[in-house]
Amino acid sequence: MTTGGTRVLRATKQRAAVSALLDRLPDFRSAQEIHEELRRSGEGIGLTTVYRTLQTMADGGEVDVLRNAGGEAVYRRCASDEHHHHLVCRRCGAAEEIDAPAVEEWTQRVAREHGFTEISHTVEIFGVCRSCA
Amino acid sequence: MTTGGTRVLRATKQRAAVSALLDRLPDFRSAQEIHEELRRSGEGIGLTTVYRTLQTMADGGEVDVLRNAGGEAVYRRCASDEHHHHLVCRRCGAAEEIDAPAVEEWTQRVAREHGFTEISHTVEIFGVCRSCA
DNA sequence: TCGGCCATGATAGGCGTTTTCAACAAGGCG
DNA sequence: CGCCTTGTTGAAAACGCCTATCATGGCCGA
Repeated sequence: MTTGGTRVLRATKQRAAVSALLDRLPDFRSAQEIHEELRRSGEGIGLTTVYRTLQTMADGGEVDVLRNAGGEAVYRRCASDEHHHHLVCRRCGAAEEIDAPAVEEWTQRVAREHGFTEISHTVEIFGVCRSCA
Repeated sequence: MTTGGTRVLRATKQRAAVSALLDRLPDFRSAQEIHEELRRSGEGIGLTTVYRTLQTMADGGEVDVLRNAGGEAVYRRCASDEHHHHLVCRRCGAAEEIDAPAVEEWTQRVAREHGFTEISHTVEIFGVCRSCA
């Protein structure tokens, strides 16, 4: 049988650079912005690798992904490992993590009442943050 | 000064066809699916026009738009003119309209508490409907 | 140190969507 | 009713985000 264990990820300069940048950024950013930022600061990294790394991190729950108004995927490292939602600035991407147990229960209940299973949900709040206003 | 009034839309066979199809469809569908469906039923209509028509309708609030897991825009004519949310089947796109005054209040309060203005939000529940399960 | 094997990244491709622009048709007017 | 203006159409091309390809390179266990 196959081990099925967690795939071993090799430690590379590129992954470290993406991870370090994410630690520094408080905002949701697109793969392209992250790539650009890394190149600007002198990191030798390809766009493909940025996409791949972010996707791997997202799959592993290390970063949160959501889609901006244009349908583009944006990424952010969140402090909380728990399930949570975001209050996101439409201008700068700054985000606050939001806990809403009541909303969680509500989604479960509504879905069950309608006979839906395998439930997931998206709850994001967008606005303009104090410093952008 | 310019009138700035609502732009007059010309009544065309194509727009009527899209509108009529939307009235018949209970599910969220992509522009491409809608185009395919119209062609199948013999309507002479171009993909460009379908995209344009759906976008115009969406801008005018005549149809609801959301993005499926792949980031693709899907459209649906909703019964309610009021603000509402959706419980959407991941498999077939079937959707129920959901009213949640408590969630509305919650989003407003959370955003205000964090100093955010011009608030909007997305709240959608996804699952697998009874007939797809 | 050596070698297997995963990671990298330039390039090309896929896919949804928008733009372009010439031909067309809705609808006001004479 | 037919002309004329002007919005509409749609095939084709462009666009933007993202993924697949594959030869090269570097991590890491032996």
